[in-house]
Amino acid sequence: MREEDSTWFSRWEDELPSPEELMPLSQTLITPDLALAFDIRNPNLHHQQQQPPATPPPPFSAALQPPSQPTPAEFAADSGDLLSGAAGDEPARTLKRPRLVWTPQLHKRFVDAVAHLGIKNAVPKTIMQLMSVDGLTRENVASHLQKYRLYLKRMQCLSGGGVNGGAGGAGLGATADPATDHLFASSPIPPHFLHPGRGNSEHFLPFVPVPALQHHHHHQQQQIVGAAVGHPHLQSQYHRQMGHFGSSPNGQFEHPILGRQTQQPMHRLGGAPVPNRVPSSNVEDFESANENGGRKVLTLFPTGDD
DNA sequence: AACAAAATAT
DNA sequence: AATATTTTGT
Repeated sequence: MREEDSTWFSRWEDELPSPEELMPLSQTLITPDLALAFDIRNPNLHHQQQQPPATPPPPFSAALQPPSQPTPAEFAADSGDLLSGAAGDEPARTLKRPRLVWTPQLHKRFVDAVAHLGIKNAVPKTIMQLMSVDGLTRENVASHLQKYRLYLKRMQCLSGGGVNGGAGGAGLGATADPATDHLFASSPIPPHFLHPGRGNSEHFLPFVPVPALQHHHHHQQQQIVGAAVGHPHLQSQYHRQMGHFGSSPNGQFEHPILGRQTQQPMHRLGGAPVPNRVPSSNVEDFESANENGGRKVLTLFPTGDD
Protein backbone atom coordinates (compact mmCIF):
# COMPACT_ATOMS: atom_id res chain seq x y z
CA MET A 1 0.00 0.00 0.00
CA ARG A 2 1.07 3.53 -0.27
CA GLU A 3 4.67 3.15 -0.79
CA GLU A 4 5.10 6.77 -1.28
CA ASP A 5 3.88 7.20 2.19
CA SER A 6 6.20 4.67 3.53
CA THR A 7 8.92 6.64 2.00
CA TRP A 8 8.44 9.68 4.02
CA PHE A 9 7.21 7.81 6.86
CA SER A 10 10.34 5.92 7.38
CA ARG A 11 12.18 9.11 7.31
CA TRP A 12 10.02 10.58 9.88
CA GLU A 13 10.22 7.58 11.93
CA ASP A 14 13.84 8.18 11.95
CA GLU A 15 13.50 11.65 13.20
CA LEU A 16 10.70 11.32 15.56
CA PRO A 17 11.77 11.07 19.09
CA SER A 18 10.88 7.85 20.70
CA PRO A 19 8.43 7.98 23.51
CA GLU A 20 11.19 7.77 25.91
CA GLU A 21 13.00 10.60 24.39
CA LEU A 22 10.01 12.72 24.11
CA MET A 23 8.42 12.38 27.42
CA PRO A 24 11.13 12.74 29.92
CA LEU A 25 12.53 15.63 28.16
CA SER A 26 12.08 18.83 29.82
CA GLN A 27 13.45 22.11 28.94
CA THR A 28 16.62 22.80 30.59
CA LEU A 29 16.96 25.97 32.34
CA ILE A 30 19.19 28.75 31.82
CA THR A 31 21.74 29.18 34.44
CA PRO A 32 19.99 29.48 37.70
CA ASP A 33 22.03 32.45 38.59
CA LEU A 34 20.90 34.14 35.51
CA ALA A 35 17.35 33.34 36.24
CA LEU A 36 17.66 34.66 39.69
CA ALA A 37 19.37 37.69 38.46
CA PHE A 38 16.31 38.46 36.51
CA ASP A 39 14.19 38.07 39.45
CA ILE A 40 12.50 35.27 37.78
CA ARG A 41 12.07 32.57 40.20
CA ASN A 42 9.60 29.98 39.62
CA PRO A 43 7.06 31.32 37.32
CA ASN A 44 5.36 28.03 37.15
CA LEU A 45 3.87 26.56 40.01
CA HIS A 46 1.42 24.25 38.56
CA HIS A 47 3.03 21.13 37.38
CA GLN A 48 0.89 19.41 34.95
CA GLN A 49 -2.78 19.85 34.92
CA GLN A 50 -4.91 18.10 37.41
CA GLN A 51 -4.38 20.80 39.84
CA PRO A 52 -7.24 21.53 42.09
CA PRO A 53 -8.69 24.97 41.93
CA ALA A 54 -6.49 25.79 44.80
CA THR A 55 -4.56 28.09 42.58
CA PRO A 56 -6.63 29.12 39.68
CA PRO A 57 -4.51 31.91 38.40
CA PRO A 58 -0.92 31.41 37.71
CA PRO A 59 0.33 32.91 40.84
CA PHE A 60 3.90 32.17 40.90
CA SER A 61 4.27 31.47 44.44
CA ALA A 62 7.26 32.18 46.41
CA ALA A 63 8.78 28.92 45.64
CA LEU A 64 12.25 30.02 46.15
CA GLN A 65 14.83 28.39 44.17
CA PRO A 66 18.30 28.44 45.48
CA PRO A 67 20.61 28.59 42.58
CA SER A 68 22.59 25.65 43.59
CA GLN A 69 20.68 23.06 45.39
CA PRO A 70 17.43 21.88 44.06
CA THR A 71 14.51 22.66 46.17
CA PRO A 72 13.02 19.80 48.02
CA ALA A 73 10.83 17.83 45.82
CA GLU A 74 8.13 18.41 48.26
CA PHE A 75 7.68 21.87 47.17
CA ALA A 76 4.88 20.61 45.14
CA ALA A 77 2.88 20.93 48.23
CA ASP A 78 3.80 24.52 48.35
CA SER A 79 1.32 25.16 45.67
CA GLY A 80 -1.01 26.15 48.36
CA ASP A 81 1.02 28.88 49.80
CA LEU A 82 -0.17 31.76 47.89
CA LEU A 83 1.26 34.46 49.82
CA SER A 84 3.58 32.63 52.01
CA GLY A 85 5.52 34.98 54.04
CA ALA A 86 8.58 33.50 52.56
CA ALA A 87 10.96 36.00 51.24
CA GLY A 88 8.88 38.65 52.76
CA ASP A 89 6.30 39.57 50.27
CA GLU A 90 5.74 37.90 47.08
CA PRO A 91 3.15 39.66 45.14
CA ALA A 92 1.52 36.36 44.87
CA ARG A 93 -1.89 37.05 43.65
CA THR A 94 -2.64 39.08 40.62
CA LEU A 95 0.71 38.62 39.15
CA LYS A 96 1.06 38.20 35.53
CA ARG A 97 3.18 35.50 34.28
CA PRO A 98 5.79 36.42 31.76
CA ARG A 99 5.13 35.95 28.14
CA LEU A 100 6.26 32.74 26.74
CA VAL A 101 8.76 32.91 24.00
CA TRP A 102 8.46 30.22 21.47
CA THR A 103 11.93 29.28 20.60
CA PRO A 104 12.52 26.99 17.67
CA GLN A 105 13.32 24.23 20.03
CA LEU A 106 10.16 24.64 21.89
CA HIS A 107 8.23 24.87 18.70
CA LYS A 108 9.81 21.70 17.60
CA ARG A 109 8.53 19.94 20.60
CA PHE A 110 5.19 21.32 19.79
CA VAL A 111 5.28 20.00 16.28
CA ASP A 112 6.52 16.66 17.39
CA ALA A 113 3.77 16.40 19.87
CA VAL A 114 1.16 17.27 17.33
CA ALA A 115 2.64 14.88 14.88
CA HIS A 116 2.51 12.09 17.32
CA LEU A 117 -0.91 12.77 18.48
CA GLY A 118 -2.25 13.06 15.04
CA ILE A 119 -4.17 16.05 14.02
CA LYS A 120 -7.30 14.77 15.48
CA ASN A 121 -6.11 14.34 18.96
CA ALA A 122 -4.00 17.34 18.82
CA VAL A 123 -5.90 19.67 20.98
CA PRO A 124 -4.33 22.10 23.34
CA LYS A 125 -4.67 20.11 26.47
CA THR A 126 -3.28 16.96 25.02
CA ILE A 127 -0.49 18.70 23.29
CA MET A 128 0.44 20.44 26.43
CA GLN A 129 0.54 17.19 28.29
CA LEU A 130 2.61 15.51 25.73
CA MET A 131 5.07 18.26 25.52
CA SER A 132 5.52 18.05 29.15
CA VAL A 133 7.20 21.31 29.47
CA ASP A 134 6.52 22.66 32.78
CA GLY A 135 5.22 26.11 32.87
CA LEU A 136 3.40 25.64 29.66
CA THR A 137 -0.22 26.43 29.98
CA ARG A 138 -3.06 25.25 27.91
CA GLU A 139 -3.60 28.74 26.72
CA ASN A 140 -0.06 29.03 25.63
CA VAL A 141 -0.51 26.03 23.49
CA ALA A 142 -3.92 27.02 22.28
CA SER A 143 -2.71 30.34 21.15
CA HIS A 144 0.24 28.86 19.42
CA LEU A 145 -1.84 26.18 17.85
CA GLN A 146 -4.20 28.69 16.45
CA LYS A 147 -1.44 30.49 14.75
CA TYR A 148 0.14 27.34 13.60
CA ARG A 149 -3.02 26.21 11.93
CA LEU A 150 -3.26 29.39 10.05
CA TYR A 151 0.25 28.88 8.96
CA LEU A 152 -0.50 25.40 7.74
CA LYS A 153 -3.41 26.66 5.77
CA ARG A 154 -1.31 29.15 4.03
CA MET A 155 1.17 26.51 3.22
CA GLN A 156 -1.41 24.23 1.82
CA CYS A 157 -2.62 26.82 -0.52
CA LEU A 158 0.77 27.61 -1.78
CA SER A 159 1.89 24.11 -2.31
CA GLY A 160 -1.36 23.09 -3.83
CA GLY A 161 -1.55 25.61 -6.60
CA GLY A 162 1.90 26.43 -7.63
CA VAL A 163 4.95 24.35 -7.63
CA ASN A 164 6.72 26.41 -5.21
CA GLY A 165 8.66 24.91 -2.48
CA GLY A 166 10.67 27.78 -1.30
CA ALA A 167 8.13 29.21 0.92
CA GLY A 168 10.37 30.20 3.67
CA GLY A 169 13.04 30.24 1.16
CA ALA A 170 15.59 32.70 1.77
CA GLY A 171 14.11 35.42 -0.03
CA LEU A 172 10.53 35.62 0.41
CA GLY A 173 9.38 36.87 -2.67
CA ALA A 174 6.46 34.68 -3.04
CA THR A 175 5.13 34.25 0.33
CA ALA A 176 3.29 37.15 1.55
CA ASP A 177 3.05 36.96 5.25
CA PRO A 178 6.34 36.64 6.91
CA ALA A 179 4.76 37.61 10.08
CA THR A 180 4.63 34.50 12.09
CA ASP A 181 6.41 32.36 9.63
CA HIS A 182 9.93 32.57 10.85
CA LEU A 183 9.30 30.49 13.81
CA PHE A 184 7.16 28.00 12.09
CA ALA A 185 9.59 27.62 9.30
CA SER A 186 12.13 26.39 11.69
CA SER A 187 10.54 23.01 11.99
CA PRO A 188 9.71 20.68 9.21
CA ILE A 189 6.07 20.09 8.70
CA PRO A 190 4.92 16.56 8.86
CA PRO A 191 3.28 15.78 5.56
CA HIS A 192 0.03 14.67 7.03
CA PHE A 193 -0.41 18.11 8.33
CA LEU A 194 -0.82 19.36 4.87
CA HIS A 195 -3.14 16.77 3.54
CA PRO A 196 -5.66 16.35 6.20
CA GLY A 197 -8.29 14.39 4.50
CA ARG A 198 -6.59 12.12 2.12
CA GLY A 199 -5.30 8.66 2.26
CA ASN A 200 -4.33 7.69 5.68
CA SER A 201 -4.16 10.34 8.22
CA GLU A 202 -4.36 7.87 10.97
CA HIS A 203 -1.61 7.57 13.34
CA PHE A 204 -0.82 4.83 15.62
CA LEU A 205 0.18 6.34 18.77
CA PRO A 206 -2.02 5.07 21.46
CA PHE A 207 0.58 5.41 24.02
CA VAL A 208 0.08 8.46 26.03
CA PRO A 209 2.30 7.80 28.91
CA VAL A 210 0.67 10.39 30.98
CA PRO A 211 3.33 12.77 31.90
CA ALA A 212 1.32 13.86 34.81
CA LEU A 213 2.29 10.78 36.61
CA GLN A 214 5.94 11.13 36.30
CA HIS A 215 7.89 9.67 39.01
CA HIS A 216 9.69 12.46 40.54
CA HIS A 217 12.47 11.07 42.45
CA HIS A 218 14.76 13.00 44.53
CA HIS A 219 15.29 15.94 42.38
CA GLN A 220 13.20 18.70 41.34
CA GLN A 221 9.90 17.23 40.70
CA GLN A 222 9.77 18.69 37.34
CA GLN A 223 12.28 20.61 35.53
CA ILE A 224 11.69 24.16 35.96
CA VAL A 225 11.37 25.91 32.83
CA GLY A 226 14.38 27.78 31.89
CA ALA A 227 13.74 31.31 32.30
CA ALA A 228 15.64 33.91 30.63
CA VAL A 229 14.75 37.33 30.11
CA GLY A 230 15.28 38.87 27.07
CA HIS A 231 14.38 40.60 24.28
CA PRO A 232 13.61 38.72 21.35
CA HIS A 233 16.52 40.58 20.06
CA LEU A 234 18.91 39.17 22.47
CA GLN A 235 17.90 35.77 21.66
CA SER A 236 17.48 36.40 18.09
CA GLN A 237 19.36 33.36 17.36
CA TYR A 238 16.72 31.85 15.36
CA HIS A 239 17.04 33.28 12.07
CA ARG A 240 18.19 30.01 10.85
CA GLN A 241 15.86 29.34 8.14
CA MET A 242 16.63 25.91 7.18
CA GLY A 243 14.99 26.05 3.91
CA HIS A 244 11.82 24.33 3.44
CA PHE A 245 10.49 21.28 1.93
CA GLY A 246 9.89 20.98 -1.68
CA SER A 247 6.56 19.64 -2.45
CA SER A 248 6.20 17.75 -5.60
CA PRO A 249 2.97 17.81 -7.43
CA ASN A 250 2.91 14.17 -6.77
CA GLY A 251 2.45 14.70 -3.16
CA GLN A 252 5.86 13.66 -2.18
CA PHE A 253 8.05 15.74 -0.10
CA GLU A 254 11.61 16.49 -0.15
CA HIS A 255 13.10 16.56 3.17
CA PRO A 256 14.40 19.90 4.03
CA ILE A 257 16.85 18.80 6.54
CA LEU A 258 19.13 16.16 5.45
CA GLY A 259 21.47 16.87 8.19
CA ARG A 260 19.00 15.69 10.74
CA GLN A 261 17.95 17.83 13.52
CA THR A 262 17.13 15.39 16.12
CA GLN A 263 17.05 16.78 19.52
CA GLN A 264 19.55 15.68 21.96
CA PRO A 265 19.21 15.22 25.59
CA MET A 266 19.97 18.20 27.55
CA HIS A 267 23.41 19.24 28.02
CA ARG A 268 25.57 22.08 27.25
CA LEU A 269 24.08 24.51 29.53
CA GLY A 270 26.91 25.98 31.37
CA GLY A 271 26.46 29.62 31.09
CA ALA A 272 25.06 30.43 27.78
CA PRO A 273 24.04 27.80 25.35
CA VAL A 274 26.06 29.35 22.73
CA PRO A 275 27.69 32.65 22.38
CA ASN A 276 24.90 34.45 20.80
CA ARG A 277 25.56 37.56 19.07
CA VAL A 278 25.01 39.21 22.28
CA PRO A 279 27.80 41.62 22.45
CA SER A 280 28.15 42.27 26.04
CA SER A 281 25.22 40.95 27.79
CA ASN A 282 25.22 41.81 31.36
CA VAL A 283 22.54 41.64 33.81
CA GLU A 284 22.26 45.29 33.43
CA ASP A 285 21.69 44.93 29.81
CA PHE A 286 18.90 42.66 30.52
CA GLU A 287 17.47 44.96 32.97
CA SER A 288 17.33 47.67 30.50
CA ALA A 289 15.75 45.19 28.26
CA ASN A 290 13.11 44.66 30.80
CA GLU A 291 12.49 48.25 30.75
CA ASN A 292 11.70 48.18 27.17
CA GLY A 293 8.45 46.43 27.12
CA GLY A 294 8.13 46.87 30.75
CA ARG A 295 7.55 43.20 30.77
CA LYS A 296 9.57 40.27 31.47
CA VAL A 297 9.71 37.45 29.14
CA LEU A 298 9.87 33.89 29.96
CA THR A 299 11.83 31.86 27.61
CA LEU A 300 12.25 28.20 27.28
CA PHE A 301 15.76 27.88 26.37
CA PRO A 302 17.28 25.61 23.87
CA THR A 303 18.73 22.52 25.22
CA GLY A 304 21.34 22.33 22.67
CA ASP A 305 21.33 21.12 19.19
CA ASP A 306 19.94 23.10 16.42
C1' DA B 1 -15.37 22.39 30.70
C1' DA B 2 -12.66 22.21 26.37
C1' DC B 3 -12.19 23.71 21.70
C1' DA B 4 -11.86 26.81 17.79
C1' DA B 5 -11.69 31.07 15.17
C1' DA B 6 -11.70 35.88 15.00
C1' DA B 7 -10.98 40.16 17.11
C1' DT B 8 -8.63 42.76 20.09
C1' DA B 9 -5.13 44.05 23.51
C1' DT B 10 -0.40 44.49 25.28
C1' DA C 1 6.10 41.84 16.19
C1' DA C 2 4.83 38.11 18.81
C1' DT C 3 1.82 36.47 22.42
C1' DA C 4 -2.01 36.97 25.37
C1' DT C 5 -6.64 37.77 26.21
C1' DT C 6 -11.31 38.24 25.19
C1' DT C 7 -15.36 37.18 22.59
C1' DT C 8 -18.50 34.14 20.45
C1' DG C 9 -20.18 29.94 19.05
C1' DT C 10 -20.16 24.85 19.19
